[in-house]
Order: sequence, then structure tokens, then C-alpha cells
Amino acid sequence: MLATKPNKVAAASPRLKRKELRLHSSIARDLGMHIVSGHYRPGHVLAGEIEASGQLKVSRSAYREAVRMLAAKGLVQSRTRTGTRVSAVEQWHLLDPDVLAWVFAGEPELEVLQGLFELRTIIEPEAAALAAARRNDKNIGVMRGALERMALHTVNVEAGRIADKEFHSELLRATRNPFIISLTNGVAAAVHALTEFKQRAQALKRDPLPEHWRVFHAIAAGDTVEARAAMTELIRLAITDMPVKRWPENWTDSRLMQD
Amino acid sequence: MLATKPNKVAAASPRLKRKELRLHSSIARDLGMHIVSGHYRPGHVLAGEIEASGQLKVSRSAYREAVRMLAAKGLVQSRTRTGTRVSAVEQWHLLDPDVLAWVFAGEPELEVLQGLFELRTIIEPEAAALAAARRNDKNIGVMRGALERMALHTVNVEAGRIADKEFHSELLRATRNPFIISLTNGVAAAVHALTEFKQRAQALKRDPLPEHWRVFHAIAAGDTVEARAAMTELIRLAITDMPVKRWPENWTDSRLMQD
DNA sequence: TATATTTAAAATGTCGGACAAATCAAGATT
DNA sequence: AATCTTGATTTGTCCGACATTTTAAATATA
Repeated sequence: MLATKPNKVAAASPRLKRKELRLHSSIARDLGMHIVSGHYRPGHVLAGEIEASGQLKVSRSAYREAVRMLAAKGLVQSRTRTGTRVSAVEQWHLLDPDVLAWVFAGEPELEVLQGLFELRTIIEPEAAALAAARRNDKNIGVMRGALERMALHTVNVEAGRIADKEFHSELLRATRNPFIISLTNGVAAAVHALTEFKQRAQALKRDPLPEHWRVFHAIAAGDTVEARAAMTELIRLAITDMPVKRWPENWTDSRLMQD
Repeated sequence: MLATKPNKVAAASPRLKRKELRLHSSIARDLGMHIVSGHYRPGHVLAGEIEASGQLKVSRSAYREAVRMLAAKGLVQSRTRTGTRVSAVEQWHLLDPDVLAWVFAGEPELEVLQGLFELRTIIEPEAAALAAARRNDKNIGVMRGALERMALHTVNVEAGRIADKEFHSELLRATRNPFIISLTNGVAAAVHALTEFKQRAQALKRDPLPEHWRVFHAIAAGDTVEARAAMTELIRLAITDMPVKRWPENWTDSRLMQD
């Protein structure tokens, strides 16, 4: 502990690896992933603080702080004497960026995939229309830059996927609607994980750039109608790109363009 | 503090008053409301844990757990040596039920009101259409019951507002989309606080029941087109009911029915 | 026997103090 | 001038104790 001051050899250390989470955060992440993955089901009562923290070899304080974080995200609920139990799925804050990322870190179930695309189909075309009406020059610049980097790297590598994420984030930011912007972080995280998931299954054959540029040009031109249509098409193509054998029933019909 | 063991006299105490939050939760609530209300602005560094917990007369542990909860909701970020600072608004999880409730507990700013209605205008008509396509008998029963209680109490009293909230919650639940359902708790909390806000300003003159029944009947009949239209109208009326002097510019035009 | 009351237990909640780790700023060294 | 060292400050972690709440068992009571 003493006299072993680490010398400064590895100064330019490659700390790009991971975020180096604090203890309580990494406990929350592990526990959270176990919960959303179904390992701990709703209604399940976690081990008591003493036992759980003992098994994890951490202090009760750190463990409690982790549980507080999960409770803040609606995943668990603590009561005296009863213990800490996993909440019903309806209580989960599924749009929380962390929760969403945890959900899509594993192999998301078909219904979940479908649910996310459904939400995107509802939100993003209207968001694109709003963005077309309210974007400023900075928004346009960031979006163009993101697309150029996306073209440079392709979405088959991490840098390209990050650019993709930034494009969508900046688009939502251009709506000037704080609630829609708040969806950004969550949905962006999910889409990011999702693209990774797609990549795991198979390299993307089709080039997704053209539909992105179409959305961009519509927004840059301030054409709300075209922006809405372009975004609808972009999401439709993204759905077809998913390595899913068969979407349930007549899914896309039952919802879109009913009128 | 000592030797004053409270006897069990007030056994049947009227604890219906409040939820009797735990210490850490009430600290988080107070701090959170100060943050979202603008009392602590983004970038502001909170007092150190020792000082802050000392001023609040609570232990450092309880204070830290409160901060963890706020961090889980994206309101603050803690770093060693730097301290705990209020995050940028874009980082806030505005759709978190607690955060949303805190925002609308005060006098929400016009832009925020506008943002929420904008989101509802986008989401809820499509949600109503989905609900019409996927609702089951239980959904219909709950929604009918909620509307009947709403008619009985009117939205000018708490019981009526709760019924209103349940109607919208059950509607979103009927979409069978977990992400949309997750919006439930948040949006419902906001609408609830909002109706209270409206009530504070003036008792509602117009009876909101007819448009609710129209949505209900459309969903019960499985008519997606009518459900979408009815919900659009319901929200439009809700907007006109808001005690707002003047909505910014040509707000509703710039967005809806552009095509 | 059935009911009500009391008692005991078990879990989270709160407290206080101590030390560790990280990080920034200023000072010392080369 | 640049680098290294040192120190100070703040959050992070650990530990141990007690309080509070709630459930369940035990006991007394009708």
C-alpha cells in the first residue's frame, strides 16, 4: 500500500477501452442487465443487502446506492422488511437511456424490436417535419458532417455507427422540443446497440446512405412534407434490414397508412 | 429526542395525506424540484456532501443516495474532486415520471407546455389507433369505468382528475407497445399535474367528457381511423382549454396537417 | 375455539466516522 | 520552460451500530 507509488510509465495509456465506471454504477449496470434480460423476473425479491453485498464483495453502502439507481429507473422497489423486489415491466422506465441500452445489449425479443420500430415510426417522421421547420445552420452543419463521416466509415464499423447516432440525435435536437430531444439519448442508444446487433448477425449489404441524404436535404431545404416522407421511408428500410425471419402477422399494414 | 417514546394513541392516524417518503427520496425530490425549476442551473456545482448533508441535517449516506437517484435521472453528474454539478438540460430524462411531475409541479414555462402538447399530438392519436386495433375487453372495461367516474366527479376535483389519468393510461396500455406504455406513467403524471394547474387558474368551463366518449367508442368499435381523429380533436380542445394568453406565433399550423 | 393483543424477528433505513482514490493546483526540481 | 512532486479537496468505499417499519408468531383474552 505504501512505497509502491506507481511510476508514470504508462502515461499515454490507452484508456479508450472503457468508461471505468464507479463501483456503484457497475453494480447497478450488472443488476439492471440481469433484470431486463429476465434473469430476475418481476416480483422476484433480491437477496438482502447484507447477503447480496457480501456475495459481490462490496460494501453495503455501494450496493445500496446501486439499488437506489435502479429504483430511480423504476426497475425495483424497496420496502422495509419486505425487501427489494423487481417491479412489474409497466413500471420500468424503458425510455431511460441506460435501461434501453441494457435491453438492447442482449438479444432483444421480437416484440421489443417491433415496439421500438413502432415508436420510431410514430415519432421520427413528425420529428423530421419539425426539424425541417425549425432547424438552424448549426443543426444542418452537424448533420452534414455526421453523414459525411458515416459515408467515410460505413455503418459496419463503430465510427460509422457513432456518426449515424449523431445524425439522428442532431435531427431530434433540431425539433427544439425538449421532450423529443430527451427521447434522443434513449432511442439513439437503442439504435446504436441495434446496429451493432444487426452487424453481429450479418454485414449490412444495402448502403443506407441515400435515404439519409434524402432526409437531410429535405430538412436543409425546410420542406416539412418531404422530410416526413423521407424519414418514413428511412425507417421502413431499416425495418427490412433487420435480420428477422418474419415480422408478426400483417404488422406494418395494421398501423401505417390506415387512412 | 429520548425518553419520549410515542405511545400508540393515534393508531388510526389519517396517513392518507402523503406517501411518507423515505428520507433519501424526499431529499431527491426537493433537490430535483430545485433543479428543474431553475433554482440550480445547469453547470452549477452543488455544495459538497459534508456541507450539504450538514445543512439538511441528514447523514452523508442519505444525501448520497439522493444524489445517486438524481444522477440516475440525468439531472446531475458526480466526479471526484470536481463535485456534483447540474447537467445540461439535454441530459435530463424529461420523460421520467418523477422529473416530469417535478417540472409540472411548479408553473411550467410556455415552451415546456407547448413541448408536451406537441409530443402528445404526435403520440396519442397514433396510440389511439393502435389501441383500437389491439384493445381487449379488459381495456374497454377499465376505460369505460374511468370515464364514468370522470363524469361523476368532474375534473374539477381530484377524484375526477385521477379517473382522467386512468383513462389515458389504460388507452396507452391497450397499444400493447411496452415503450408507449412506458410513456404512460410520465405523460399521465404530467397531464395530472397540468389539470391541477389548469384548475388553479380557473375552473374548467367546458365539459371534456364528449370528446373522451368519442375516443372511447371508436376504440371499443375497433375503428382506427375514427380513434385517431377523435384523439386529435381531444388534444386540440385540451390545448384551447389551457389558460395561456397566446400560443407562440402560428404554432399549431406549423406542424399539424401540413400535408 | 376464535379473536385480539403483544411480542419478536427480519429487512431496509439512517447515522457517524474512517480511510481510499482521483484530480486539480501550486510549488519544487531539473 | 517544462516536468515532476507534493498537497489539498472532493467524491468513493468501507465498516459498525442503531432506528424504523412491517410481517409473523406467540400469547392473552373473550
